[in-house]
Formats: sequence, structure tokens, C-alpha cells
Amino acid sequence: MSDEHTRRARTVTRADVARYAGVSTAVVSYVLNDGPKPVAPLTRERVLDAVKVLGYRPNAAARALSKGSSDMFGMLVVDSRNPFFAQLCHALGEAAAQDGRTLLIVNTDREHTTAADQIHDLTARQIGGLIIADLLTAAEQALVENLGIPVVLINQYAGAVGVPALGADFRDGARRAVEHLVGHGYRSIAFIGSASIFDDRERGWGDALTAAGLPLGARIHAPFSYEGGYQAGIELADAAERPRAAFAASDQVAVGLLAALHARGLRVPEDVAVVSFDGTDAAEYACPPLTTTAQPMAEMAREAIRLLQAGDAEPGYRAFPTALVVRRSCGCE
Amino acid sequence: MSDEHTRRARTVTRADVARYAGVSTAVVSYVLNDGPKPVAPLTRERVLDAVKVLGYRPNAAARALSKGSSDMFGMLVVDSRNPFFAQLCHALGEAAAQDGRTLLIVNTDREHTTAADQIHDLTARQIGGLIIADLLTAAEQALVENLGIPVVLINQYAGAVGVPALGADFRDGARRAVEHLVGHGYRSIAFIGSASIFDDRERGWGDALTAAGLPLGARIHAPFSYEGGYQAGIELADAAERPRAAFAASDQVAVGLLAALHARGLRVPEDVAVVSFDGTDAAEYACPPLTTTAQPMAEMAREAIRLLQAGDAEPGYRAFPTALVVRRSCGCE
DNA sequence: CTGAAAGCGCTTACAG
DNA sequence: CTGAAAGCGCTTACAG
Repeated sequence: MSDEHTRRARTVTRADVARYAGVSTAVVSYVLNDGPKPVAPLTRERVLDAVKVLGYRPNAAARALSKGSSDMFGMLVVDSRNPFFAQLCHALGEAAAQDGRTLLIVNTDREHTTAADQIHDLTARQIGGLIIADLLTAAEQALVENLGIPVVLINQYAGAVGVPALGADFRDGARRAVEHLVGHGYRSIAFIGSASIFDDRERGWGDALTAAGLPLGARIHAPFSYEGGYQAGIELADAAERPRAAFAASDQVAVGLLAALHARGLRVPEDVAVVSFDGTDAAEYACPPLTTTAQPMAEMAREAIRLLQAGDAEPGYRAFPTALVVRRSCGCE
Repeated sequence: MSDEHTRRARTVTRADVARYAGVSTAVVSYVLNDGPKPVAPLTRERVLDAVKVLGYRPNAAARALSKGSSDMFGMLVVDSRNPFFAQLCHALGEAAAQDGRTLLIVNTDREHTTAADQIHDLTARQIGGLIIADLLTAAEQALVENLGIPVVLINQYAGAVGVPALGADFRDGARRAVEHLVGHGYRSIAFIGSASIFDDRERGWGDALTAAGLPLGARIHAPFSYEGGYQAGIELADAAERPRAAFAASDQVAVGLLAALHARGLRVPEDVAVVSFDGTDAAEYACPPLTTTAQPMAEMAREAIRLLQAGDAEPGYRAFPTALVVRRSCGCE
């Protein structure tokens, strides 16, 4: 232990290892990288022993320079504080680590910089691949399609893109969430969520209503934030004809919504029933506990990493099925 | 735009820039790094122009190899999904970016690896500094003290260490939170939080009680998680002599606590009043909204980055004052 | 199976 | 103020 400490100051290099093991530096690389050349078992042992004794750690910068690619994957996300993205980033970090990769996460909600800038910055760091959890402009799409490294878009809605993309089946998930509400007998069910025409959750909400022969209820567009949900909740609570139930497009929005309803003295689910989307931890401890549409975050994370590792994945969209987690906010129990 | 794209494939290097500008590669470095040598204004212009025209981005790996240090700062955190750490990491990323640095965040809650391993991995990446938001063992302390790069510990409790450390004034913050509860007239006030003897929040709770001539109330030790808070809440709710109020050592624990109290049919603050600690966004949208002790996350983040940049900061602890944010869970309004 | 050597793209003394 | 050149620590054809 203390050996290792004193030694680290002078930085052990591959040359030291080679000298100690009595081999060339090339051979050290061969054993550490398992190739590209075979190494005799005994030589291999000597090298591994030298590595251990000297406490050698390969210099990642040198490796990245030499290979033209580091073992890091870049990750672009709007705001890693958002509980859903926090969990998604964590799952991606896990999946990456399992493949010996490290995630470099960058938030795009920063001022004085653009997504394009951040992508360029990331590529200048020689990242081996890039994951983007954000909606891209046409210019940004063109940029990532020609980046020269694997790119995968995550948390995406269906739609054609020039790179592999994946996301939960938003439309189907929303439809089933609303069907559940319909099953409770509620006949006026509001939608609270993004104004983006790409977001299929609003369509799924409409699907369920239409299939049940119900009119489309109120539609409140709100940003994906606590505050967005809160404002929407106030609007909903104060509406002349208050909906009997609401589908919230994210857990965070739903938590904001609950706060607003409580502030207005409304009970959930007795006055307004709620079902949300995401399946974050926070939903379980909301009050009341939220019935929510769980996204398979770990699976999506693993698939995203797999696509990056493959490197030559087909462009196109992959939908992941969701699962309704029933708790009390919808009126069950 | 499309120029830049087609060009990126072949990777523009500093040599290309030098050739285009009609100078040596050294001069390109001098202008890009503002030193170490002065450059004539006109030469400088030519270089900057070449950089722009060619869409040149310095290779970070080459730079890190050459300098022996990258522009990344490493960050070790138990679990970046925890709302408090999510906000802290975000603030640190902001502060780092403002200084032209990038944060590489690593979670220590991973299996099959140790904090020491992760620290070594980070240093092998040539990080320019390391921030640790975790309690260290003696061995880990010895390790970071001899790392050869600036290290700062954050979210720490007071105590002597061989490196700069900072954290909210836990004891004072907890004391004031509990004083607020005392001010409401509650005479039995429980503590819900960490079992760690390093965590001064329990001491602060005791300070306030003692100062008010009140006996120490129930003390429920729980892990820092929703579930930890929930279990503690069940225990509290079912106690033979249920406390009239509780101080929760984190917002996340408090949210779990609220869920348990509601599950037991108890009202907050009417049956049990609650004050918590952290000041995360989630506290504002809890039900009822949580009165909480806000940590100055942005300030602490900026200071941590500043200490890293300084490089030669004095070891020792820096306490940051907290601020009580009054909302409804304590009984106010 | 092993080694000598070129090369990755920077930085920075050293010399002019 | 500018440049030629060594060096950072790896990887990987190329030769043996």
C-alpha cells in the first residue's frame, strides 16, 4: 500500500514495466491489450507480475492519442438533475462500466454554449462514442451523422434519423396509462405534458380516449419540471369544468401537479386521479404514491452501450415497451 | 457548416493550422495557450484565422499527454441519483465549466470495485484535480493525501484532514432547524438520520434540545434514501409515545418520512411536524412543502473548484453557513 | 513468439 | 518574436 503511494509520485511507465520484466515495451502492450500479437505464457506472467509489483497504470491520454480514441463515451443531457435523467445517466454509467468504458456526462442547459459546441468539445477529447438524450435540431442531426464515431440517441420519440435511436414506446405507454384511468370510470381525463409535436405521449392519450368513445379532455402544455407541473396543476384545479383525472407526461411534472392540487385543497385520487410516466423512485414516495408508466431504463441503457460498442449499428428507431406500475394516485387500492 | 463536417473526417491537426498560417507549430501553441512565448499581433491574427477556417480543435489526449495533466477534474460521489448529489454535481459541473474545466463524475456505489480503484483509474486519466463527496476510510485518506494532484473533499463534516475539505455547517444548521421546531412549541422532537458519528447533524439536534431544556427525543438511524426515511417514518408513527415533531437529516429522507406518515394516516404538520436538511428542489414540491435547511450548493461548488485551481490550498476544513427555508411542514403559515 | 522503431498531436525548453 | 526538435507514454505495422 505505502509502496504504491511513494511510487506513484514518479509515475511508473510502460518502459519501467518492460525493464523489470526483461521484455520490450511492445510485449507489455501485447499482454495488457491481449494482442494484437500472442505472448508466451511465461513471458505473460512476468509482465503481469511486474505490473503488480510496480503498481503500473497505463496512461489513458497516451493510449487515446495513440489509438485515436479514448475509452470514454460522451453523454449529452439537458439536465442531469431531473430525476429521470439522473437515473438514466446512472444506468448508462453502470452499463458503460460493465464494458470497461467510462461516461463523460455533459449538461446542455449551460449558458454561452451550444449543443454543437459541446459535441465538438467531446470529440476533441477523442471519445469513442456519443449518447445524446436530447431532441436535436436539423443542423445538429447533420452534425452527429457525420461525426465519424458511433452515436446513439436515447429517450427519443419514433421517427427516422440517420443514426441509431431508442426510447420507450411513448405512445403505447401513454395509451395504456390512460386506458387504466378510463377503466376506473373517469370520463374527463386531461393531458399534462410537452407541447412538442414529436412527443407521442399526447397522441397515446388521445388514442385511449378515442377508443373509449370519450371526448378529448383538457390539454395543458407544460415544461418538464416541478414548476411546470405545478403551474399546470393550478390551471387544472381552477378550470371551470375541472377534469376528473389527469395523465402527466413525467413523474417530475406529476409531483408538481400533486403539490398544486394539494395547495388548492383537492384530494388525489378522490377529486382528481393521476397517472404519470417514467417510473422514477420519486413516484413511489409521492403523496399519494404515483401510478406511473415505467420506462425500462436499465435495458435501454444497456442497449445504448451495446450499439455504441458495435459501432456499425443500423440507423433507425428502437422502441422499448413500458410497464404500468399501479399505486394509489389512480384510485386503486 | 458542411465544410467543417467533411473536414472533420480527416482530423485537422496543429500542423495543418501552422501550414495554413505560414508559421511553425510552436507558434500555434503559443497563441492557443497564450504563452509561454509572446506572439506578434499580426501573426496571432493569421493563426486565429487559420484555426477558424480549418475548424481546428486541439486534440485533448495529445495535450494531456504532453502536459501530464488533462483539463478534466474527477469527481467521486456515492450515488448521483440522490437529488442532493445530483444538484451538487450539476453545480460543480457549472463551476468547472466556468473555469474551462470538465467534470468526470464517477459513482462509487458500483459493485466489484473500490473507491481506491476508482481514484487510481481517474489519476491514470491524468485528471487535473479530484473532488470527493464521500466519507473516506483511513487508507483512502492516506491515498488521496499522496496523490500528487489537488484534492478537495466536499460535503464533509468538520474534522482534521490532510487535504482541503468543505461542507455545510451541519451542526449549526441542524441546531437552527430544531430551534425552529422548538419555537413552534413542540416538546418531543425526534432525530432521523445517519448513524455515523462523524455526522454533526445529530449533535446539532441535541444542542437545540439541550439549550431549550428539553429531553433528547427519539433517535432513529436510517440510511440516506427514500426507503430509509420511509422505514424510519413507520417506526416513528408506530412508536408508543409518538414524537410531536421530527428533524430529518436530508430532504430525501424527509420525503420518505412523509410517505410513511401519510401511509399511517398521520397529518403533517398537525400530527407530526417536520423540518429537513439540504434545500433541494424536491423539498419545495413535497406534500406538504418541506421546511428545510438549505445548503449553499453553488457557493460550495465554486469554492471547491477554486481550491482545485489554486492547487496549493491549505489542508483543513471550511464550513459554509446554511439558511432555513420556511415552508409548511413545520407548522408555519 | 519477441523487439526496434515510427508515429499519434501536442508542449516547451533551447537556440536564434 | 519565431522555429527546429525533443519528449510525453502509448500502439502497431514491420522484421526477425
